[in-house]
Amino acid sequence: MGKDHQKPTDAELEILQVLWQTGPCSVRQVHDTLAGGRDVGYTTTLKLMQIMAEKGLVRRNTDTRSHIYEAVVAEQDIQQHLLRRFVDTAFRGSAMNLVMQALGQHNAGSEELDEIKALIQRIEQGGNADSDNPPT
Amino acid sequence: MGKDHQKPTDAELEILQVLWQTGPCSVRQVHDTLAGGRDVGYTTTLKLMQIMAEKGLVRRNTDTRSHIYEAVVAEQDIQQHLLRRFVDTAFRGSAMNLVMQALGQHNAGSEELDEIKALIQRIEQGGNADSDNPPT
DNA sequence: TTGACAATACGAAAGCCTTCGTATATCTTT
DNA sequence: AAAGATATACGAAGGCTTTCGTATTGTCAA
Repeated sequence: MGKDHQKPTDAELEILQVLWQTGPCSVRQVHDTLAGGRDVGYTTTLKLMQIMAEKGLVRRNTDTRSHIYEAVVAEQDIQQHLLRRFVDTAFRGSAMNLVMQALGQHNAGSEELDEIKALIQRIEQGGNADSDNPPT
Repeated sequence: MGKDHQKPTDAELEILQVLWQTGPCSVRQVHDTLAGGRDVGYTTTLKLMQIMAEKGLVRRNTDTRSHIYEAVVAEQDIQQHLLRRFVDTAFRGSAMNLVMQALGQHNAGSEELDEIKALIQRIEQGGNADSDNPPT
């Protein structure tokens, strides 16, 4: 029932990446991390994160002076959601097509290929075996 | 330099899907196809396709009264482009991660899985046939 | 020819995302 | 306590996408 998922925008996703990677942190930290690659004002990052708080994408603790933000949604959940959407719009719903292209485009190492083979085996056997979450 | 690839917007992508699927056709055809699921005015579709022509996403033949549009870019090219972008923004560049999630989320038929296995085999054996992809 | 219909061209509004400037409050250091 | 640095709040501008209304032009049949 929790219809939380809204589609984060590109800028929001960038911020979420930082929060996911480094855990809860201040606007300053997020901004400094981002400012390495981009060139954007501090208040821009601040504003975005405020909006994200309004949207419910992040939660913030306002006890301390510099508020501490943390992602509300799990990275995998967002990825699932975006992936589904992406498959629909760009691949006409064919996830398999996407997988094939992704495999072809990316030169995967043998370990990664092994992982995939293992996953395929699990799917073939158990029908739906997602018992444990394979690490990223 | 051919910097053809711009990222098509969502609406543009929908139109491209029609063009890819049915081949060159008129605005009317595209609109009727789209109007099945959406609810949008004819001139909206027209305008979008005109803009797409300006951007170089589609080409049009104006000899006949109702212009005939056709996609300039190949579906696979756009998919590649979008996929790359998507992997970067949503999966931090890890195509393998995306593949795993896509496989897990979609319950694939055995034939599809076989296809993937075949592709993996080809990759494993042939090493990297097309490895002219310099990483960024 | 004229009336009805269909197609294109074009301007402009509405909505969303991103960006920043500025005002205000709080902390720190001397 | 005062100055300077740092934080948040907030409004508003600029861009881009999507949408549509309206004008104009072309087509076909009676």
